[in-house]
Amino acid sequence: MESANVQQASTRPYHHGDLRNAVIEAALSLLQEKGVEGVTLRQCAAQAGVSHGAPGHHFGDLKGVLTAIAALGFEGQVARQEAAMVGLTDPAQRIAAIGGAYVGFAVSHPAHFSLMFRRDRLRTDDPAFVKASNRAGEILLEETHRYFGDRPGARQFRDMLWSLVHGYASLLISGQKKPPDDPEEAAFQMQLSFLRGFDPDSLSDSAE
Amino acid sequence: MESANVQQASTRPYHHGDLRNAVIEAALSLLQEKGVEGVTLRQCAAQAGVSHGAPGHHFGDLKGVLTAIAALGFEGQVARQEAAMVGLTDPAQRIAAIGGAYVGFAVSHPAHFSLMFRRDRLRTDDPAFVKASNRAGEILLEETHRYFGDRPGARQFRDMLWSLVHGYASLLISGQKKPPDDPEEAAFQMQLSFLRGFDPDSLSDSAE
DNA sequence: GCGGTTAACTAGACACAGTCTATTTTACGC
DNA sequence: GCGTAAAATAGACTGTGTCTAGTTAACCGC
Repeated sequence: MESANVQQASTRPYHHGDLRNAVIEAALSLLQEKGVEGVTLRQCAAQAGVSHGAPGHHFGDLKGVLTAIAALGFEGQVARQEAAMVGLTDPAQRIAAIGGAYVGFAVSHPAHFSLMFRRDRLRTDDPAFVKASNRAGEILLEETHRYFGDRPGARQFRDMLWSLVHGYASLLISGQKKPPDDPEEAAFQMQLSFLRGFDPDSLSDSAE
Repeated sequence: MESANVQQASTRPYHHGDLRNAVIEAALSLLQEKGVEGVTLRQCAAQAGVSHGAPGHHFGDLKGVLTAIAALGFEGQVARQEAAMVGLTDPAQRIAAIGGAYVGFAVSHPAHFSLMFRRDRLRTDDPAFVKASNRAGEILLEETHRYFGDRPGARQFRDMLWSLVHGYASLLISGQKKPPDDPEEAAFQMQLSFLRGFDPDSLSDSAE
């Protein structure tokens, strides 16, 4: 009964070979199954078939692992946003698509999305994390300029769009608001409503 | 040296008398000092001067403690919102004041605010929690009706206002957006901009 | 191919966490 | 005063992050 696992002792090599990625995959799977609290160094190690201390050598500590998968989260979100914009030329539609993808990602990967903004669990000065996280903010800013032009208040306008969609995603995930049938579509429509109803000139002269 | 603490053994009564509140106070202080992860049953017990198991008898487990202080958070937020509206009669100003207070609370009690939406750490079906959390959503809805009337889309309009301000607060707290000098005032102005620029009729016929 | 250097990994220990249990102390109603 | 129930204690158990010393193997210059 104790040798049921073929990988045990005899065949398992001392060096894993690609432990870094194995730990990341384990962490992602744990994150999805059990939430952020379920991601532990020891569980990652067990799932990768190594000793409990091994992951520490690649990531320093738990924060290192969480930061790595948080950065992957931003990359996945960006990819989803770019995919959602394919074929759309109307600036308003493109912004709405970004918003839809933002919420779509959040709702389909709630634990991952939450982690990305959990400052206390991340090493927020990690270069890879900073890069991925900045890129996420830039996309929307680019599209805002395309829609809004370069007038003063563009950044503030971006922040409103961003806040709107981030807040919507957060409220859905935290259970504060009951989710509609198609959250991505709902977010898309919400962003469109905002763009349609909002007068950009009401903003131009107000302060940052 | 070991009897430096006067409260030790001799004078400290076996029964605390008001342990429930003492634990809550300890939890609040730990929350503010060290964040959510710093709130532990054992630390609360130590700060209240009781044995490590005592808090469990009043709250069941850690989730019980966190849920209790999360409910207090909602109450504090509501109180702040009501205070911010005092003397304001213009519906738009009142809504903007709520938004300002929402962000003001979040920025001055970031850990507390975050906890209030941390589903995994709370017992979200706790009656006191549900009541406090619902009340927070109602205030804005009431003021939305005052401003917006009873036309269809009022709820959706409320959700936009709520998302906007919740997202803004969340992005500030998570460090995703650098905070302005006066976040409360900035949020107030943002809500005003939204109300000034947004055409409610662009919403009336769209689906929930 | 061979030896030395270095990275990868193991295994054990430690402190601290939550939670469960049996036990002791105290308050309160009768 | 007595008995019951509530409040608090103390200890044990598991699981966690992290540190350490030691083991294994891969790689590189020769």
